[in-house]
Amino acid sequence: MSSTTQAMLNQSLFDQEQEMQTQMGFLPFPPSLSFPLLGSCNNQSLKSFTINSLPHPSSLAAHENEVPSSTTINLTETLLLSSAGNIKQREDHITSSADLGGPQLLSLQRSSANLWAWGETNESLSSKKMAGEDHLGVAAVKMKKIKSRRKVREPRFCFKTMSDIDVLDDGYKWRKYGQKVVKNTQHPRSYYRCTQDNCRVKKRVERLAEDPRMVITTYEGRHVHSPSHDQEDSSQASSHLNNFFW
DNA sequence: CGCGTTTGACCGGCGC
DNA sequence: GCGCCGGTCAAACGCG
Repeated sequence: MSSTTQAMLNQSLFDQEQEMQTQMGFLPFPPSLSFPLLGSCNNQSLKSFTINSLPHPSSLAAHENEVPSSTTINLTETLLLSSAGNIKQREDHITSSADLGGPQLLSLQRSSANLWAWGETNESLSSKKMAGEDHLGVAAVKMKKIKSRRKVREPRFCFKTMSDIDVLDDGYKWRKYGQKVVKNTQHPRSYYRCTQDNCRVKKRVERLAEDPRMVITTYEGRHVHSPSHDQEDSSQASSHLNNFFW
């Protein structure tokens, strides 16, 4: 790729990031769409990678019946990532990506069905619902708050990596709060919450049915703190992570 | 004893 | 309305 082309691409990426930030209030990925360092597990190191292209934001303004936009991107790491997809969509795109050449490829996918995962999208909806709760008793309101909290989806992204261990060391401390065997899978899905006070970030970990060597990790929400200090040796990344708390 | 995991029960969303 | 399913809760348990 020539330097001119690279420069144009960089400018394009910058423009797209600006537009996404405007539309969503924040970027679903860190600036320049580089993946934050997540730490390492044994010899499996999850390093930053650069996305060479991404779907233009205009293609993200989908209507309900539209086919989700999908862009397949070469990676510098053998990781596969999708953002904010629900499980079915994620599985669909993973299947299609595998057809296109396996873990060397990365897919980004967004559709209107995914928009709810980007925080602000449902804000007007949830605020309307909250407005009608005046008549409810305390217990009901409390329960309602719990339910509504569930409805407000945090930004999510997931990635796939090949690893013997399920829980990759990403610098944060997690507490397992559930495990579930989901339909049509042999491997249980584990649910983790960040142990930090006031941090509601969650992650799900499961193994791919088609290839048990692959671990799918889905993060939901944004950390309100830095990674644990006992992971300080991953210094190069900490400044990056401090900015985005993914 | 404190913290993390396990696991069955429960709940809400969704499709039919 | 009903049943299925994914996600969460919380008591019991294990471990250092």
